[in-house]
Amino acid sequence: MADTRPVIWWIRRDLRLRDNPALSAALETGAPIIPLYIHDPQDEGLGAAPKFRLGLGLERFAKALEGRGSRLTLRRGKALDVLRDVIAESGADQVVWSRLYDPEAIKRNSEIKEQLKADDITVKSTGGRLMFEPWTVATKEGGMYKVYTPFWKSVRDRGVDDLIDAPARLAKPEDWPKTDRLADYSMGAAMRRGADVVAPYCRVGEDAALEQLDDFLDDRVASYKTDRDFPARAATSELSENLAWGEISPHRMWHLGARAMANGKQGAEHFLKEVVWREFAYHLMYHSPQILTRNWREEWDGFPWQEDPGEALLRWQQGRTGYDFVDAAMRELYVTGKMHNRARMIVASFLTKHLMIHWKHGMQWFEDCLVDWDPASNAMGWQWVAGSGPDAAPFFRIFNPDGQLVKFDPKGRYVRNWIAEGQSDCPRTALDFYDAIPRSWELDPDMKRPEPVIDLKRGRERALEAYKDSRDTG
DNA sequence: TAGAGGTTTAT
DNA sequence: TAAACCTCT
Repeated sequence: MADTRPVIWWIRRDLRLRDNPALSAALETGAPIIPLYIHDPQDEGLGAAPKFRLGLGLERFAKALEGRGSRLTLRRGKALDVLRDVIAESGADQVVWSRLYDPEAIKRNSEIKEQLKADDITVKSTGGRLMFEPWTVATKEGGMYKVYTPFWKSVRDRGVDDLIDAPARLAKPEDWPKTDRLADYSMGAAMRRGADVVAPYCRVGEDAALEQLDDFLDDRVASYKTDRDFPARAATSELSENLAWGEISPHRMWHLGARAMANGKQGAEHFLKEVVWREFAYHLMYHSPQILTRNWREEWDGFPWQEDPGEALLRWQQGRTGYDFVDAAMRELYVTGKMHNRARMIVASFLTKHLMIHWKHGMQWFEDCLVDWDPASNAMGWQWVAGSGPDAAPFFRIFNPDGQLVKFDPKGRYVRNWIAEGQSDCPRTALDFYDAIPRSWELDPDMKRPEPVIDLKRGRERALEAYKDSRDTG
C-alpha cells in the first residue's frame, strides 16, 4: 500500500527531537519514519575526539528515539549506497535530511539528491542547523559579509524560526531495517588518551543540553559579559559540544536568550552575539570555502612560517611551552576535549605568532582534540587569530600569555586546575592530564616545570619583523 | 576580543 | 606615584 511506505529521516549532525525541521518534514508526510544514521567515509575520517563524541551522542540519541516508540538504524558505507539499500529493504519512497554546509557535504548532498530523484524518490532537505541560511544574508551591494559587526547588525532584528516541540511519538514501520551495533564502529578507538578520561567531562544529549541552557539563562548569564573572559569562572553556557552535534538548536538559544534579555538579564545580548559568531563562521565557509584550507587573505601566502614545526609544535600540543596560560589550556583541551574561549585565542596566538607555526597545524590539532569540533568555527577562529582571515585582528595584536594571566586568571586558579607540577596537593583535573598522556610523549618524570620554549619578547619581535618583511617583499 | 611604551592626570 | 590615557605597530 503506497500510503504506508516509510520516509527515511537521514540524521547527521542533528541529534535532537526538538526544533528539527527535517523531523517535522518527516512527520508531515504521515508515513512511518525510519531514523537512519550512516557511518560514511566522511564521518569515519573525523578527528579522534569528535568521532568519540559523536559516538556518545548517537548512543544517547538512540535511547531518546526508543522513548518515542522509534529506533535508530545504524549503517556503514557510502551514503548513496546505504540510502539505496535501506530504500530497497524498507520500501521507503521519501528521504529527508537537514543541511550541512561544508563544501564536501554540499557536493555530496546535491549528488545524492539528484540520484535519488532519478530513482523516483522524493527528497527534501531542510534548514535547522543555522538560524540564518547563508544565502539569505547579504550586504546592500549583494555580497557576503566579511566583518562581524555589520553581519550582526543585519541579522539581529530578523525573525528566527519558532521553536518546535518534540513529537510524542514517531510512527514506526512494520519492519525495521537491519541495523549495525554502535559498539562495532569503535568510535573511541583513536583516542590515545583514552575515552574514559574525556567522557566524564562531556555533557551528552538533548535533555542535558536544555537543562544546561536553562541553568545558564537563569543564573550565570547575568554576569556573562564580564565573567566570560575568566576561564576559572564557570561563566559560559558550555553548550558548544551540544551545538556542534545538533543536540540543541541555535534557535532555542536565540529565543530563550531573547526572553532573558527582555527580562532584564544583563549579558543576554552578549550571549546572543556569541551564538551569531557561529552563524558568521558558517556564512564565511559557505561563501568562501577556501577558508578551510588556504589563507583567506592571499597576502599571507608569503609569510615565512617555520618550515619544520616539529619540536615546538609538539611542546605546544603537550602543554609544555613553559607558559602557564598556554600549558594549562592545552592540557585542558587534552583532558576534557574542550577549551575555554579566551584560552583558545591565547594558545592560537602563541602558536602562530610567538612560535610562527602555520595556523593549519593548530587547526588540525584542535580538529583531533575537540569534542565540540565544528569545521566552520575552527577554521574561522584560527584564521582570525593568525591574522590571515576575514575580520582579522591586525597581525600586531599579539597576546602576551603572561599579561593575559594577570588580567584573566589573577589568582592562578585556572593554572592550578591544569598544571600539576610544583603543587603538592593539586586538583583532580591536573592529575587527569598525567593519567591521560600517551607513553610516547615522554614528559619529565620529576614533574619539573618546563623551560620556556621561546622568550616572549623575542618571539613577539621576530613575528612582527617577519610580517613586515613579508609585506615589504611580497 | 592587544601590547608596548610613552605622556598626562588624579590623588 | 600610580592609574588613566594616547599612539603606534
